[in-house]
Order: sequence, then structure tokens, then C-alpha cells
Amino acid sequence: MITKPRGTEDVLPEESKLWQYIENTARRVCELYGYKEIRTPVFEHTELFQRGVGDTTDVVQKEMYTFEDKGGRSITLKPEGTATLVRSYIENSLYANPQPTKLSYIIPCFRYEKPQSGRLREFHQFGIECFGASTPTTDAEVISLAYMFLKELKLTGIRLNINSIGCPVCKKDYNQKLRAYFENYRGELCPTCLERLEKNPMRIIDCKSEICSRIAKDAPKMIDNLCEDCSTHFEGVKERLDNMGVEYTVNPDIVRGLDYYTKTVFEFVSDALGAQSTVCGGGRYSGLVEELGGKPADGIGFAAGLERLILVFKKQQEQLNEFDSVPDLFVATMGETAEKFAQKLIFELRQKGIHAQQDLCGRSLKAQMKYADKLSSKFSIVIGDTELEQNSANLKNMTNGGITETDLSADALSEKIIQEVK
RNA sequence: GUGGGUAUAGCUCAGUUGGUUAGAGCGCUAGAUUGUGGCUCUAGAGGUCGUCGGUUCGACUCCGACUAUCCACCCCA
Repeated sequence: MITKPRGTEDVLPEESKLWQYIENTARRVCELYGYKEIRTPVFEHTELFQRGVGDTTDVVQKEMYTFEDKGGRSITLKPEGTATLVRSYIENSLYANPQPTKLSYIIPCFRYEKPQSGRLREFHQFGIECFGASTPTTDAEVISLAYMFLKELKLTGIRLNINSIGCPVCKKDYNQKLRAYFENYRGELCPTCLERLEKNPMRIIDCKSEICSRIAKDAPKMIDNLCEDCSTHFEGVKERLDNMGVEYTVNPDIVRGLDYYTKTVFEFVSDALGAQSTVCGGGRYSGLVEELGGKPADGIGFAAGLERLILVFKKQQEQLNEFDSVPDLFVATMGETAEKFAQKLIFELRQKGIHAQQDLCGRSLKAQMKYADKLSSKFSIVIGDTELEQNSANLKNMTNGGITETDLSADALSEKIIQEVK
């Protein structure tokens, strides 16, 4: 037997209802906010991510699906969405439209990681990006979109954390302070954190090891070391979130792992998920458009992991059946003449928008009725020689057993069904 | 990439200190007098016990490797 590659998943029919519900909710909320969908390639030139996501990040260093195509180009399967959108924004001159440019996407992403629940090698993200607007109002709007999306999904146990990680100016000063602080504890830090001390001391704050996190507790916080511009920006964002009633916690310890973030960063975490609890994460990036060869423009966005949202859904008991099936008809038949007649009748009913089915396995009448029950058909009708002769049959309401007589025409049947449903 | 747990029917799981034809419930298929579902009863199909190798007279059971999966680290959505 050939099995699916490690870290991939089949979405079976039962579950795809949930996917569609989530995707439809995402699209609806985006429309409300004026975000337009953009569709981009599954793969890009490797360089885009090296420069966009950052050469030093784990994602680029060890998690990318990179290969050489037959023309000798280095190609990479998208590990995230932002770099691609920035590329597309520049390449298609979207900056020439009235700004800002508001884009949304639902894409598959690929990262070569060790799978565990909530972490796959192929996973899906719904995200948005807003280019060409640097006001705090923009940050607040973007965060509120994610907030509304999760609210509309009726997920419970989700909290919003926000932070500011500053701009290149204050980041530089801060990194120096941080490095100086951690130098005092050089002997106690874990090996990974010793590496971080050289490369990116901010990540030490995120370390889960007992010793490091105890040391990090008293380390200077970015949020206390913001330059004036960043500080007013952050205050502005908080004020506007408060104003809309979007609940959040300022968490000075959230540090995003992708290089491009500046100023506002945020994440939504679920208490139902264990280690991979971030259900949605994002932030502002000021230098990225320029870094990728465009004229300087600010950007801000987020991405939500669809598989993780689905996990949260499944853990929520009250999976209320709002995905209930529509009223439908099962046509049971006896004999070949009736079976052919039924197929044509069903064909016509479907054109009228009535959901209709018949047996395809050559079952006995009794078995057909059982099958109709398993399909949870709302209505059934039996057609045999008698019915064909009289051009009339009994329409049965499967929920209450009620019977209505009807002509054997698509018009009459669909009318009767619509009446019954009311 | 590191550490640990798990692997028996489509699903959830039993399987005695290693002993011959491997079980249950649910699901699936068919039937319970010939044209009507749900409940009940009966029967049937379905397993190279994750894979490969080792120990043994004999392995689902013990050992090893591999693979998959889960948990934590790491990383992130």
C-alpha cells in the first residue's frame, strides 16, 4: 500500500464541511473589511524567502522544501505567505493603486518539520496583508479583523497577546542592552541560548528552559526601551483596540521568529491546544518591501493556521449542527423501467435545485429504504409498476412518517417538497 | 534535529507467565414469507497482529532496527 507522505493529511468529506465553514467565514469577514483575495504560485524562487523571511531563521535554514527544477533554478515551496505577497505587490505595481492595498489569501504552506498535532509539513494558512499604511489605526484594524474572524467562528478559550518589538533604531540599542545583561549569566545559559546570545539575543526571552526563563525574567524589556516614535505608535494601537472593545493582554515576552517584524506584533493563542497553541500570528514589517526591491512601503498582516483552528473546533464539544444537511429526496425503485424513469425524474429535480438520490447498487426495496435512512434523507418515494401506471405515488416524510400523494412529475414533486418543508 | 510513549478488523479496543483454528462492540453486506427506513434477532464479509530481522521446538506476546503516529523540546500558524 502506498501511504501519504509524512506530515500530510487527507481532508475527508465529513471534515471538509468544517473547512468550508472556516473558509467562508474568512472570506465574509475580509469582504466586510475591504480585503480582496489574491492567488499566488505554490512555489517561488528560493531567494525570495532567503531575503524576505531572513537567512538566519529556522524556517529558512532547516525547514524549506527546496529543489532544483529541470532548468537549474532553485525553487522553494512556500513556507509562509507574506514574502510572496510582498513580491506580488511589487511585481504587479499594486502600489500604483490608491493606497493602502488590502489583500487576503488562503494557501498551502510547506515546512520540513517533525510532525506533531498542530504541526504538519503541509498546512494551510488564511492571512491578510495591508500595504502602504503606517498609522496605528491600520494596526488596530488588522488585529480587529483577526479578532472578528475568530469571534465569528465561535471559538472559545482564545486570547490575544500584543507587544511591540520596536524599529531597527530602538532594536539596535535594545539588543546591546540585552546582550550586556545576558553576558553576566554566560555560564548558566543553555547551549541554544548561548548561540542566541550571538545571533539574536531577543530569542532568549522566549526560551522555555527553567534556568534561562528565570534569568530572562529580570532582563530589560523591549517595551520599556522603545524609541519615542515606536512608543507613541504602540500607545495609539492600544488606545484604538480599547476603543473598539477588542480585548488583549500586553505580553512583553512575545517575540516572533521571522526576521521581518517591526513595531506591533501579536498572536492569538488557544488554551485547547497544548504546545502548538498559536492559532493566529502576525505583525508589522517596515523594511520588507524595500528589502525585496520595492519602493519603501509599510506592511502589516497576520496568518492563521487552518488545521489548528480545526483542532480547536474538534475539542469544543458544542459542535452544534449548523452544518445540517438540506432537505432531500430519496427515490426508491422496483424494476428496470422504474429505475430509468427515476433517473430522469431525479435529473429534472436536481435542475430545480432539489437534492435527490437513487440507489446505485441494485439493492432490494427494503435495503433501499435502509440506505435512505442512513443518508438521513428527509423524504422518500417508491416507484414501481403501479405508480408508473397511475402516474402517482406517495411522498413520505421520513422524519414524521407522514404521507402525501403526488403526481410523478418534477414540477409536482418539487412543489410538494417545498410545501412540506414549510 | 533531540528525548519519551504507542502500533491487533473500516473505527474504538480485549488478547492471560510465549502454546496450535486471534476476539468483542460499533460500522459494512444480506436475510427474518414475496412493495416501505429507524428497534430487535440471525448470518456473512473483513486481519500476512505496522515492516524486516533475531531468540525459541514454537512469537500477536521477548529483543533489535526501520517506518508511522502521539507527547515534550526546538520552531511556528
